[in-house]
Amino acid sequence: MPRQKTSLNPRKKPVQARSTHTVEAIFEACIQVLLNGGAERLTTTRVAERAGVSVGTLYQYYGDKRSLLAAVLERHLLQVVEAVEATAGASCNQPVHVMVEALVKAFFAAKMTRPDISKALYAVAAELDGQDLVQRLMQRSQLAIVKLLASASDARFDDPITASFVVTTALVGPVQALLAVDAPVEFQERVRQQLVLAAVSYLRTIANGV
Amino acid sequence: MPRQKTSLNPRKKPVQARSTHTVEAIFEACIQVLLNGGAERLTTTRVAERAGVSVGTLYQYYGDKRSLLAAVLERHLLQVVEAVEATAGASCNQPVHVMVEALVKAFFAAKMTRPDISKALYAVAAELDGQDLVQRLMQRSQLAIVKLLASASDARFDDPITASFVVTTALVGPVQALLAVDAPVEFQERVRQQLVLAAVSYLRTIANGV
Amino acid sequence: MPRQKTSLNPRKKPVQARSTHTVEAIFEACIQVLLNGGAERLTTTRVAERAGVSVGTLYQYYGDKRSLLAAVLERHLLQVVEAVEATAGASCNQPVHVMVEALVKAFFAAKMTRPDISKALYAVAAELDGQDLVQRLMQRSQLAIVKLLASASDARFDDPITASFVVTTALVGPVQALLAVDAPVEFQERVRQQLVLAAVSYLRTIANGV
Amino acid sequence: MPRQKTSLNPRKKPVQARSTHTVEAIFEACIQVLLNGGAERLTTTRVAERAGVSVGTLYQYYGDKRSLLAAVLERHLLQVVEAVEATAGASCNQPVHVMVEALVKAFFAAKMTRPDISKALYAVAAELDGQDLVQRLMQRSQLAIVKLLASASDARFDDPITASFVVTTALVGPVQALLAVDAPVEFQERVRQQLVLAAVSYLRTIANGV
DNA sequence: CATGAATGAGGTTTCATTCAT
DNA sequence: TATGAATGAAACCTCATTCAT
Repeated sequence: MPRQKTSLNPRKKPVQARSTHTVEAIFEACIQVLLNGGAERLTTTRVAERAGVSVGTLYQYYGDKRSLLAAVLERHLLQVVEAVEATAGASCNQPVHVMVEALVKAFFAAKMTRPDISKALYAVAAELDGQDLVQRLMQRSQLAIVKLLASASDARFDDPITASFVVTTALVGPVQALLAVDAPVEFQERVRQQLVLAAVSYLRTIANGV
Repeated sequence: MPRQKTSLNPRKKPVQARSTHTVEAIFEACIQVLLNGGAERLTTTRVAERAGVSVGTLYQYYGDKRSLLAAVLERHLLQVVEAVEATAGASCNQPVHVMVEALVKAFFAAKMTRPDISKALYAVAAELDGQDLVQRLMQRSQLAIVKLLASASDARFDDPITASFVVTTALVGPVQALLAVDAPVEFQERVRQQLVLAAVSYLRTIANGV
Repeated sequence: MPRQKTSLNPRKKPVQARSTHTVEAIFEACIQVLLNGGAERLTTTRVAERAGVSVGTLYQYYGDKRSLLAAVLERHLLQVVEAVEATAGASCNQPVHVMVEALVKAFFAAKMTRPDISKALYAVAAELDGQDLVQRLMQRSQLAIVKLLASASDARFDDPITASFVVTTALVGPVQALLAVDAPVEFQERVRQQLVLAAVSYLRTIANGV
Repeated sequence: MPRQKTSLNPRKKPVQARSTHTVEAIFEACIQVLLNGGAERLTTTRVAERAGVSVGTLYQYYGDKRSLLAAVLERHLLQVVEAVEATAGASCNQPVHVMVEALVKAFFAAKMTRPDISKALYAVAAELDGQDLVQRLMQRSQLAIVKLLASASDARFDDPITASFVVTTALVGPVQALLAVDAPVEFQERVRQQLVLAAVSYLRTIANGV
C-alpha cells in the first residue's frame, strides 16, 4: 500500500516569542475545523482563517497539509501516551489490579475529557495509519506497560510484550465505539469498569503466581 | 459534530442482464484502487478506468463517490457480521470457552483472509464513522453475541449487553493494530490466542456460576 | 452572434396511430419538466421518464434536444398566433376600438389560460430567440394585424406595417412582466384594459380620419 | 414553478489593489464570451481564459456561474435603470409629451448603444427571470416613472402605478424585437417615434386635464 | 420499433501551494 | 516575516446521444 508522499515536511521549529501564540492558534483552529466538517472538509485556507492568520503564515509553520495534520494528531496522541506513561511510572511495584485500575482510568480520562477532539482525530489517524507517527507512539505506550507489568508485585509474566500489546490495543476499540455512538456517561463508566475487570482477569490468567 | 451530507445517494439500479456484470466489475475495481493508493488516492475516474467502464456508467450505479465507498464498506462489514452471526448461531448452548474460541477464530478469519482489504477500508470506515451503516452492523454483531451469551451452558450473565459490547469492540483494536504493522502470522496467532484467553477469563469473572 | 448548431433536426413526422399518443405524452412531459426545474434542469432523460417512454423512443421522434424544445415552443406560439389570426379574421371591417378590444382580449387569453406554460417557455424562447421559428410566427401575427388594420371601418393607416409591429410587440412586455410577478388577476385585468386604451389611442393618433 | 437554487453565491471580495483590475477583466471577458456563442456556450473556463486569469481566480470573485451571470446582468440593467432615473429626474414638471420623448429616447439609447450586449443578456435575463434582481430593478424604473408622471405640468393621473407599469413594460417588447431581427437603424428610429406617439396619446387619454 | 445501459467529452468547482508585494 | 491573490491540476459529476439487445 504505497503512499505518494511519505516524507513529512516540517519547515521550522517555532521557538520564538510570537510564534508560540500563532502556533497555538493554528492548532486550536485545526481542531475546530475538524470538529465541524470532518477531515474531508478541512482545508488549509479554512484553518488559517479560523486561526486568524493568512495561509502564507500557516505554510511558514507547516510545510504542507500533512505536516499540519500530523502535528495535531501527534499532540493529541502524545497527551494520551504521556498520561499512560505517567500512570505507569506511578503504579510500579503495585499489585496487578491496582495497576490496571489506574491505567484504564488514565486512558479513559485522556480520551474522554475532550471527546470531540478524539472523535475529530479518528479519521485523521486512520488516514495516517501506516505512518511512523502512530506506530512510534503506540510503541511508547506498550513499552511503558511492559515495564509496568514487569514490576507487578503479585505476578510474573512470561511474554509481557504480547500481554502489553493485547491490553493496550484492546482498549482503543471500546473507546472509539463509545465516542462514535455518543454514549451516555453512565454507560461509559460501566464499560470502563468492565474493561478493568477484563484486563485484570486476563492478566491473572496468564500470570505465574508469586 | 455535524456532518454536511448524511444522505447517501444510491441510484435506481438498472435491471438488465449485463448490469450485474458491470456492477461487480466496479465493485472489484474499487477495492483494487483502494489497495494501491489508499482512500485519498481513490477517484471515481480511476475506479471506472480500472473497472473497464466509463465514469458515466459508474455514476449510473452509484450516485456519488460516497455511495460507492459506502457500498464497498458495507459489503466488507456484512461479510464480517455474517461470519460472526453464523458462528454465534452454531455455537449456541455450548460452554463459554467454546463459544469464545469459535467467535474469535471467525472474526480473525473474516478480517485476516484479505488483510489488504481490511486495511484499505479502515480509512473509509473512519470517514463514514458517524454513518448509520457502521452503527447498524455493529449492533447486529452485538445482538448476535448477546443471544449467544444468553445460551451459554455454563454461565449466566446479569448484563449481557455490556458484556457483548465489551467483547465485540475489544476485538477490533488488536486486529487493526496487527493490520497496521503488517504483523507476522505467528504474532497474529499468538495475539489471537491471548484474546481468547482474555475474553474467556473476563466472561467467567462476570458470570454467575450455573 | 453565431450559434453553433443552426440546423434543427426533426427526424420524422409522426403521423401513425400509436405515435400520436407518444408524441402527446412527450409533449406534456416536456412542459411538466420545464415547470419544475426550469430550462436548465431539463434533460432528455428526465422528459422521457416523465412521459413514460425510453430516451431512445424520444430520440426517434425528436432528433435532438433542440428539436424537442423547438417543437414545444412552436406549439405554444402557434396557439397564440392562431388565436390572433382567428380574431383578426373575425374582426375585419370593424372600427378600430372593436378590433383592438378583441385582439388584446384574445392575446391575453392565449397567454394567461396556462400562465405556467407561458412562464416555462420564456427561457426557451429566449434561447432560441434568433431562430427562424420565433421570427416566422411573429411575422404571421403582424401580417394578420396589418390586414386587419387595413380593413378598419373608421381609419386609414399610412404605415400599417410599423403600426402593426408596434402594437404586436408592445403587448408582450406587459404580459411577460405580469407572469414574472405572478400578478393577481385583478391587476392583470386592469393592465389589459389599459393596453386596449393605449393601443386604441395610439392607432387613432396615427390614423387618417375616414 | 420552484427554482432549485435561488440564493446566489457572491464571494467575500478580495481587497487588494490589483483585484480591481482582475474583477474588471473578468467582467469584460464575460460579456465578450456572451457576445460570440450565446449564453449556452458560456463556460467559466472560457470566461477565465478570455480574461487572462485562471479559473481559480474567477471563482475567488464569483462563487459560482450564476453569481457571475447575475453580476453582469445587474450591471447592464443598472445602467438602463439609472439612465431612466436620471432622465426622469431631469424631466420633472414638464408637459407629458416632453417627458415621454426624453424617456423613450433615454431607454432606446441605453439599450441600443451596445445592441450586442443587450441581445446577449436577453437569455441570461430569462434564465434568472424569477430572481429578485430583475424584479427589483424593474420596480426602481417604475417608481421613477410614477414620480415623474405625478409631476406632469399638464396632466393628473388617477392610477399612476398602473400607468407607469404599462408604459415601462410596453417598451421592452419592441426593443427586444428590434434586437432579435437586427433591424436597420431607420426602422429602429421609426419605431421609437411611434412609441413616443403611443405613450403620449395613451397618457393623455387617461389623464385628467389640468 | 422500443429499450435503457453505456459512453465520454466537457462543465463546474475545489484547494494545496506559491510568490509578489 | 506576513499577506492573500493567483494559480491550475485535478476532482466530481452531468447529460446528449448511441446502439446492442
